[in-house]
Amino acid sequence: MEFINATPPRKRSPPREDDAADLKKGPWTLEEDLLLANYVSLHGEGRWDSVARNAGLKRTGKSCRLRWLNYLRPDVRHGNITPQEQLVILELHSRWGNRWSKIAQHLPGRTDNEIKNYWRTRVQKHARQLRCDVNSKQFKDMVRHLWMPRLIERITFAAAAAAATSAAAATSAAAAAQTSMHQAPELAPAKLSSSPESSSSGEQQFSTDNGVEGGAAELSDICWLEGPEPSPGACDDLWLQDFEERWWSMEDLWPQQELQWSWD
DNA sequence: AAAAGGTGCAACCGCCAGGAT
DNA sequence: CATCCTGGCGGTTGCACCTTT
Repeated sequence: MEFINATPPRKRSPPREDDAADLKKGPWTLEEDLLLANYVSLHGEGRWDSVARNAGLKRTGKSCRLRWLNYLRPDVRHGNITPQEQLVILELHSRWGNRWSKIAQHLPGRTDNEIKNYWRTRVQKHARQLRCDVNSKQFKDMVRHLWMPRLIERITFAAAAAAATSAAAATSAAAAAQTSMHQAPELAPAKLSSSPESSSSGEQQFSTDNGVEGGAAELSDICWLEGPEPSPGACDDLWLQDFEERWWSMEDLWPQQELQWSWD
């Protein structure tokens, strides 16, 4: 997000020794949030140190910046990381490593902090369960050859299911129309096509390699995340919950007898 | 019902780069 | 050119909440 106002020329201000003593730390209160949000909406971001001072906040500029970027910013998204977003994170992390802010640039509304937290709590947890290092080749291979294909499979499946649902709705609408057609045949609707294949137009295509380094989903393929949201229903809460429970466990990713996988 | 342990997330810390003085 | 200040970034921590025992 660009600054709303141009950053004014810097002017050195004398050290403010009295400030450090009563600087506040810890969780932000509602009042502080309101002060900061109101100030930024009126004056823009600018220099965070003066934002903190002028807004009447006993916080450091850094703290204000963080609160705004990670929480108060109007376009920030909270809640579950969708499978599509997970796929982007896995792919971009395999390219750039822990460049959270760079990765976040490709996930509109997500902050580097959120992505970092996701990686540490979810991805690293799976690595621990597999008793391997998250940066090891073995784990990266597992991500590329098992995890990402499964994500793609799930995304595709959900998209098809969503399409089928809307097709079913259309079919029942057609049936209703046919019922009324008996009374008014001139109102017969156009023939409906509900083949699942036809629903794939506009569907996002991903690809993963099968052993060739660097052959995973191309960035150009996944940049659609920067555009409109995926169709509703494809990743709604219930579906996500189901996905998390059924597909993200290592027991599912791995055949049970291979849980004690030897990486040799 | 309560204690212990685990998890997720918001916020802080320390380092660094870049610009102003 | 040296020093200082600020913001950006990745790593880490503290705590509330949830789950398990």
